[in-house]
Amino acid sequence: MPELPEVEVTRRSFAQAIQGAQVESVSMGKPLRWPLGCRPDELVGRTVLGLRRRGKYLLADLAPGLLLLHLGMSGSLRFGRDLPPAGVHDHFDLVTSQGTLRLHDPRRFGAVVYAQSEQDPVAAKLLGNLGMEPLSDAFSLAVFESGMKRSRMPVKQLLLGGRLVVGVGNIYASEVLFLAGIRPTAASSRIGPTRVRKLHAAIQSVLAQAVALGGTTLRDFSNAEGMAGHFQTQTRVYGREGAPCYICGTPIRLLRQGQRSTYFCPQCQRA
DNA sequence: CTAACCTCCTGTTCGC
DNA sequence: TGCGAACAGGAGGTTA
Repeated sequence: MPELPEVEVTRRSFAQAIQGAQVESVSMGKPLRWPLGCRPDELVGRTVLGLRRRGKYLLADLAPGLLLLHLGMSGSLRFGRDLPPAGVHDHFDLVTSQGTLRLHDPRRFGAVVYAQSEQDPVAAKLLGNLGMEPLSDAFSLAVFESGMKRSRMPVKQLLLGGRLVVGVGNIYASEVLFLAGIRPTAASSRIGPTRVRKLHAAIQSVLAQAVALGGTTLRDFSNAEGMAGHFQTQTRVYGREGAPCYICGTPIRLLRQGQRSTYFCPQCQRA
């Protein structure tokens, strides 16, 4: 479920509230994707210094140490003082002096991993190959252009891979390619400079707009206060197979790339 | 090195 | 309506 906008919306919804909190206890439900990497009680007494995001990872800086949180396909976080008792899909509770941070994740593709720092091999393996942050000044057009030139992958696969730019998941990949007028199956290296620039711009504008709308709630995504997002009402192609393109009226098509669905307009995306 | 495929797990939707 | 099959937003690991 969560792509970059959803993770960022989640981060913003409780970053202030958790800052400075002391960990009082930790409880865990069923196993997640990876083991925590330390005994839960080792976290007790540490202070939460702040909450950052890198790609689709949330990084909770502790004193000392670091928690990496990933929401996988179906994860969501809640933060509050009066959460209900943990349910069958609640797998991690970080109880602090300022509220409880809870990971809810039915499919359990998510993870909470402890590392001593970002240089810790555990963290470096997860964060080391991540590409540019699309919503930061570090999202260089020149680097993006040269990365596109170097890859012969279908452009949608390159975007999903996260090695060039992070945070563009399956929904937003279809959306940005539509805005840029690029066929998702096009080889990255063969896309012209004008469209590459349009793609670079579309990635920034679509993700920024999605953050502003509170993310996309297709099933049950919500921020840490339980609020749903609204970007799903703005999708131009995603989930619209057979429906008319908003620009030209041609029916939107669905295809499979790497066993994931891709939506596009065969008329507007010819390159 | 790159790229295609596999896998983890559960809830929902689809087709007969 | 019932039931199994197919599918779902991520992404690291394995294999070629």
